[in-house]
Amino acid sequence: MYTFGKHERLCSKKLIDALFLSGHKFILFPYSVHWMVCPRELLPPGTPAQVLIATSKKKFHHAVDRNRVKRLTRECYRLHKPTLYQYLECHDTTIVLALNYIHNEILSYQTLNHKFDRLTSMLIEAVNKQLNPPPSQQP
RNA sequence: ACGGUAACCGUCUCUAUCGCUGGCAGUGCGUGCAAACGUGCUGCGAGAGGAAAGUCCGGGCAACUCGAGCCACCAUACUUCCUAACGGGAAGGCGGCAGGAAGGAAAGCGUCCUGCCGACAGCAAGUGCCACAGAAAGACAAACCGCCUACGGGCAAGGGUGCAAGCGCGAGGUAAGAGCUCACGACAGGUGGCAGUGAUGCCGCCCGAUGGCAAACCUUAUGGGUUGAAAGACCAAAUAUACCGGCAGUUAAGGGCUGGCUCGCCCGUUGCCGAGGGGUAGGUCGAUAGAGGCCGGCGGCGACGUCGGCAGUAGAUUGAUGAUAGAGGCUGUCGCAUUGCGACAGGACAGAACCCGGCUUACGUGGUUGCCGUUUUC
RNA sequence: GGCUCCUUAGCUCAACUGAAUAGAGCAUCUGACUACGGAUCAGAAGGUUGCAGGUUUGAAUCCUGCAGGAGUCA
Repeated sequence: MYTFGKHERLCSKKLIDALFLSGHKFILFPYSVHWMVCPRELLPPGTPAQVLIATSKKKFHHAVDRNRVKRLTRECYRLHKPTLYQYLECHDTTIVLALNYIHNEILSYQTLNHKFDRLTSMLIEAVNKQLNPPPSQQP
């Protein structure tokens, strides 16, 4: 359940290009989140979501700091993943998303873990709005 | 004992839960005749550094290029050795700095010893530069003050300028002076002897264009083909498709079989099917056993070499080592109290990406050794 | 992973081949002019030449090592 294997990471160059070209985006400090609904057949079977985690070389000059941020992010995503997967499987949909760390200092694990509670709920809300548009949006 | 400095060595340990990347074993599923491959699960065991960094040098490896020589460009620069190679290292020479010892009336004044440092070839191959100041900044020199004078001039001793003014000191010499001459000494060049593999050192003779700058142009000697794993090799979906074959359609364009017409055949053209080359996404290899590490013997002052033995899968590719909790050890502060206990805090610099040998830079703490200083005891 | 270049006053740039006081425009400050402001005129202040060493009598300049910032190669 709380695993994070290779098939759950976004590696396809074409999907990455498509995500940043035509995906949706919102910011929840310290992350900027790109996400996009993706056809099921493009992802490996049994995988409701693929994620990409990135950090800017301009914000963190040293590789050890970039690795630290990505490891903390990965750990948080791993622990919050079941909530997201449960929602996606209920609605029979698949997404790809990118988590880009935009702060320029390293936050503690506890802080990031707290942020991920809100990040997950915001993401589910955004996907929900995309799948079931509110009636006011449709004339 | 403490502190400083230089060099070298090490880079906290253990346990539990969840998770990541390889490996091995078992097992389920799929493909396949099978071997095997892919994928899921379970178990076992492995998983960052002394700098992995900067990319400053040198190699391996790979592709491309290449008849030879010269020039240009770049790099290096005391000697000998080590090494696959090096701009790296070892030992030595020379020079500088610091300290000590004996000497000396005294002065780094020479000698000896110790430690540290040195981009340390050539300015006596040529060219160039040396601001301001100064008479003059490198030349068969030059006269501002000054010295001498027979009033034509002569003079580099003294003053002054400056980072730097034609070697130092004494004597002779002279109108006054001058390496002009001589003795002693310093420096550079040539030459001979001795010691050393050599740099070089010591001793003698000859000579004297006796300032500095080559991290100024340059000269000499040696080396350098270019590009770097995003190198390179292989497999290869979908879509489009060169070329080839088959079937069907069409004379609505065309050509040939004839000088003309008709029919037929062939080429062509269109569509479908098959086969197929290049090649994209993607994947595999390159790619982790290496000029490797540890221990011991032998050779060498040493870098290092050699012989024997031992142990050992890091290998990702949007890029694996993390999170949480506990215990121990280390350092600092405080308290109790005395060399123990308790509390609190801290734990650096930093993350492999084809692989090695160096260099440089960053860095908390612990240990070892050399040298120096302070204090105490003998 | 490889390669190339840059760093000078608050900003934009000079200073050629080393020479001592590092210069110009804009901006800032002071004064003049004006009823006041702008414009104009006169003057002033402002620099560890990215940092640390070295060569040299002397370094923004030459050399070495760092730091920061750009660009480039699929």
